[in-house]
Amino acid sequence: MNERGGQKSSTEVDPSDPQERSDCADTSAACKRGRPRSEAVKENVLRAANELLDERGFKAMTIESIAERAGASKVTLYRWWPNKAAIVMEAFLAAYGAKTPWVHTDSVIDDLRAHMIVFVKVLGGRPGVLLAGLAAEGVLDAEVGDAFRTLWIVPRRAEATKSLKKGVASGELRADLDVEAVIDALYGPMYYRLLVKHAPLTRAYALSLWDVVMRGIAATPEARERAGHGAERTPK
Amino acid sequence: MNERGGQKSSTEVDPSDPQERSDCADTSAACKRGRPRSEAVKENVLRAANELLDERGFKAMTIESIAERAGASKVTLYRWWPNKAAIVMEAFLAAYGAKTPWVHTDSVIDDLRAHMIVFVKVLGGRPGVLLAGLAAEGVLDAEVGDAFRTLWIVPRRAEATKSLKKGVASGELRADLDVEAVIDALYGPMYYRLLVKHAPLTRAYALSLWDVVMRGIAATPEARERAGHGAERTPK
Amino acid sequence: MNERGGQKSSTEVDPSDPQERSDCADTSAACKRGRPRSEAVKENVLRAANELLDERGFKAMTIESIAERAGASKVTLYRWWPNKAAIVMEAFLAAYGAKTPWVHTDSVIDDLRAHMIVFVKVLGGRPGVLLAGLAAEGVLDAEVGDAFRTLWIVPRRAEATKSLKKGVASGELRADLDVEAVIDALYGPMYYRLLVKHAPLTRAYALSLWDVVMRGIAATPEARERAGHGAERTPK
Amino acid sequence: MNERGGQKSSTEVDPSDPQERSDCADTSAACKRGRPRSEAVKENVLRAANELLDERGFKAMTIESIAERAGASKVTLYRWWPNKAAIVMEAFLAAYGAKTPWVHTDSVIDDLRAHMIVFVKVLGGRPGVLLAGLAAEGVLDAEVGDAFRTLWIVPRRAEATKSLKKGVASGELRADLDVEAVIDALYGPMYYRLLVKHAPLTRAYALSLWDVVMRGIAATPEARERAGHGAERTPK
DNA sequence: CCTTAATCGAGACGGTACGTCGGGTCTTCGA
DNA sequence: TCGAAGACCCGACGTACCGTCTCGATTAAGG
Repeated sequence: MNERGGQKSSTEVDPSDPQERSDCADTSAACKRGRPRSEAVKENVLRAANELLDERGFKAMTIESIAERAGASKVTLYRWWPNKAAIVMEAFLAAYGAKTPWVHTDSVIDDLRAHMIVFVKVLGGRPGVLLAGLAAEGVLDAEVGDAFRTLWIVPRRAEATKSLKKGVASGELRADLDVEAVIDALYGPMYYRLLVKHAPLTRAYALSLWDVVMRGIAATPEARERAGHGAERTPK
Repeated sequence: MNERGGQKSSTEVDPSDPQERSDCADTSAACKRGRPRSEAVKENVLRAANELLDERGFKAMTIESIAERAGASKVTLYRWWPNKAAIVMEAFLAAYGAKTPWVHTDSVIDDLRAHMIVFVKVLGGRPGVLLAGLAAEGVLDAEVGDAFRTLWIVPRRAEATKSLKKGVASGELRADLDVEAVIDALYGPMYYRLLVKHAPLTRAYALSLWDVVMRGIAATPEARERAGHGAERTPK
Repeated sequence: MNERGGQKSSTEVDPSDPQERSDCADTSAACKRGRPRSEAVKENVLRAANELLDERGFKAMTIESIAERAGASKVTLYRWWPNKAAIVMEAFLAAYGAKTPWVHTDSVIDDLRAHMIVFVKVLGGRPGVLLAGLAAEGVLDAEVGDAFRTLWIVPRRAEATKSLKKGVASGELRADLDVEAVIDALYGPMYYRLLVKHAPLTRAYALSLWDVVMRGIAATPEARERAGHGAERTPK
Repeated sequence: MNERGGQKSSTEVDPSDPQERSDCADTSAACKRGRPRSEAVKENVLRAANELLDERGFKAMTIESIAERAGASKVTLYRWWPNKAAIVMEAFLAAYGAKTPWVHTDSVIDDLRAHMIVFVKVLGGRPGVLLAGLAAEGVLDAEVGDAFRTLWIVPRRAEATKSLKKGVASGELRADLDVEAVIDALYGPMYYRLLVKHAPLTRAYALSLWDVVMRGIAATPEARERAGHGAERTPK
């Protein structure tokens, strides 16, 4: 996300360093007339947002407070982000965007299981809190909802689709799967607990879900049988 | 916020207490002091809230506008409801609290199927819009979340639990079910689409979910087989 | 506003009539059936008003707080007093209505001196605080102003007029006096300090005023001379 | 209340500081950060306040209505003035701050007479109405009272003190004057009528007061005599 | 005794204004 | 150019009192 990271970190080491302007001495072409955009601002904003998110939560955190904490002006925030959800989204993706990978072995059923375990762990931690705020805000504000789907939901579903189709192709899964519905059957209950908070997001929960769904979509009795014992195979 | 609000809303929205006005008959004389609460106000407020919900949506609707539309004062609203979500909740329950019934035949699998069909239809309509707002607000505001779970989520899950346990007892469903997880597997994906809005809530979707889950939890191959054809049995 | 307010206050001006209950014995038609007014309520209200006046001051004291403190309902207060100033007025008159008497010796100049001394002492104490609140409220609210003038200002000025006219008649004071202006010259500066609070209301202040005015209005050089030493004659 | 308000109003209403905008010329660079205060807003607010004062009077005029009339936001008002009295005070001083000048001829007694005539005319007109509201509010609210004394009462009394001391020095007035009390004897009765409204503020009234007081403070019989005829010398 | 009428408490109610918060926008200066 | 400071309008917040309006309960005089 930040292509100037190297030059950045030298600044960041000492945040109290006042002569940020010596940039132009070493880099030359990039340094045009006028004050260059400060990357430090972005970092300060994201850092401030993260802090406030933890201190006050999504709703109580305001653009105003972020700006103050970051030592930035509100105008600057509005220049780079359309609303507070966008800031949180960026902070979230920067920190956790790569935390829910798919592994691709020769058993799709196992891959799904591994993913579920990772995913429930992510949702159960701090990223889950941010995600819940973003999802909720996305319900109340269409623009935020679009961003949330585009940047978070869709990419992950695409991976899942790929995996499930591979499983169908390999005969591991039933041929008549409603792929979309199956993805929803896997992810849906996780978000349900994340948002409604009627019960905790545990590893056991993820495995129970995986168990039920695998029994329902595995093509062969053997695969079904394997799934049926999944919850017990790996103690929490 | 308003200490009476919580107690109030939980009392007033409870659909199982039809004779709310007869408080004073059984309780002591002290309860009849002062001017009694005007029922007309309550009705006006709920009607106004419903109108504004449709006109502007959950987020854009304000306490102020409800009061104005209802011809009531803000203080009166704050006297009876702790926040706007509580008003919406009460309006919602009054209108749709009994719209997702459970039928209890001798086949639990069929009962679940019937419920899923009814439920997806409710979520796909106006009640779904209100529910989404309430759920989202519940994520952002703990007090609202409590009310949402207590008044909406829990009662429905209790019914589902009863049904599933009956199925287990009758041998129709597998004996080693994780009942809570199965309920989540059924409801979760519905709320997931309701809130994330990545795809529509159709009858076919409900049946696909039911199909997957039933295959995973039915005890006998025959039952599993029945489920496997469920989606096709009833054209949309 | 409240047509009974006027009638009320005229009654209340005379605090020395405790047996209001015996109305029906002498009067006839006016005394109807029904529950008689509770004197206890009146006492509670006046006591509560006095307490709150001391605790919070005139502005911060509200009808609501008086009612609560008195254990009375707001309606009861509004039934008997048109506004909070009327309550304070009644409480004030009951406590201090007779605290600024005129003595009538054979020297009007001495009488004025004695009155000034008494008056400045009253204004400088708790009654002064109440009086200031009443006067200020009377400026901002015409109805209160009327009551203040009628019940407090006018009676005292009438006494003063009587005294001054006597002085003129006896030849002690100049014959061409503008009596009204002289009364204003005596009372005015006292209220000025009471309201503007730029300096304290001391006995010395009262004597200084008396000194200046007496020199200006005494008929004979001897009288003038007597006044000229008045401030010193009685050490503070 | 608003810590800037106090400092502000005392700065801005000082009529002896015409070049308020050139602050930054002499002070440091730090003062010019941010958008400068809009003078137009100030003007609009004061104009609106004046209009509403005439239309509704001091008590019925609200901050809200001023803001609306001025096309300003309430926050902006609260930023610059601590309360409505401060706004009225500023509006008042802007319009009438210089309307009660002191002339200094070689006769202090004549100067006082001239001032009394001017002053009673001011009090009897629109400025008197505003002054009454400010004074009354100052009684009920200590902060307002402070401002009223500091910005209005004290400066005028300082002039009067100067004049009286000159008269004493020149031998025109008695040497043993209690200067403060004499000032109170002159101003007090005017404010008394202004606030209590028991009689009108006429030129004749001012002259009567002047007459009485001058007789009391003039040093020589001749001066006393002059004063004694003052009321007749200048027909109203 | 038993109306009948007034008073009292409690407290709901519509209203107006309060003083504050945050959202976006804009204006100026300095880098 | 960009960015910080901060003024500005706007809309809503939740609260405080106002003055009015039911209620049930209480209290006497008069029938």
